[in-house]
Amino acid sequence: MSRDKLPRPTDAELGILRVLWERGASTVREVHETLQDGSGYTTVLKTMQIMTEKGLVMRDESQRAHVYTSRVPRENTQRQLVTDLVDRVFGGSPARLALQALSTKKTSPEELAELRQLLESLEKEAES
Amino acid sequence: MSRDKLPRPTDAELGILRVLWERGASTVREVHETLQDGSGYTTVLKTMQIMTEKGLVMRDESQRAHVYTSRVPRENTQRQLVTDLVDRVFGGSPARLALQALSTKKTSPEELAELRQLLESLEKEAES
DNA sequence: AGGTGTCAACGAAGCCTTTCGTAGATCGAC
DNA sequence: GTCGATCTACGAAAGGCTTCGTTGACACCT
Repeated sequence: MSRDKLPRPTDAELGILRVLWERGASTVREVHETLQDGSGYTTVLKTMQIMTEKGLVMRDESQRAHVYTSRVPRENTQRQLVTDLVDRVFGGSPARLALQALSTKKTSPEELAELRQLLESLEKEAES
Repeated sequence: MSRDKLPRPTDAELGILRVLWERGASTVREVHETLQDGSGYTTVLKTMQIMTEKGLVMRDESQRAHVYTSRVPRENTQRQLVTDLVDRVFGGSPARLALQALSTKKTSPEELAELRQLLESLEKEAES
């Protein structure tokens, strides 16, 4: 059961995961208030219940207001979605995606430095 | 009507778009044969009909076997999906996505060179 | 104890995607 | 012209996502 591969989170699920990643363990009320989209309380509740069934989140029922925690680390989900997009749209080439991403918007000097660092380590690897 | 923003293509639609980008104008039969997923002929047909209604593809009905062409350039769709993912999962930072993408898989020397070139032009820009 | 507010649970509805069976049109071969 | 193959069109079904109304449980306050 726990070996099942997790499904790609839907849009609404991703919104909720982002809140849980940001705030840590939270109640439905807290998530609902943080999400400033127009969705109603019961909608968020229902979605989080479904996410529990799917194994995307964990629920602590010891309090009256159940406390939810993400079971999928942010990094994993990011990796999953990126490789998914790479396969489906960029012919399996992560570099193509990177090029596309970088040419769309502005990037801070700090991030540029990080990129340079990664790029150079990749280049060093390629020489071997 | 033609000014409407195009919706995000679904998974099945993306598969078909990839074939059209690759082969150029194609009939349903050709698309169906190129796609080596298990989907049936009528399934592909129906999806392409829906895509026509949505404005994702164009149809030339002058032949008995209608000829379909993509109306959305590959680049546009890639850009759309990338900015979408950046906003929904990477807090609006394209560089974060790029870093994630590059650290997942191998990248060819040619692509590395391209990346370096882009990176350097971005760095030059940042100095101004 | 009674009233008020908060919460989870349930179920249903609406919509979209994906799938395919069937029917009708068209073409080429015989 | 008829037969068989190919193609589009139509409609419907199944499943998933998202939404929310309603209900019943529980807790706190007076």
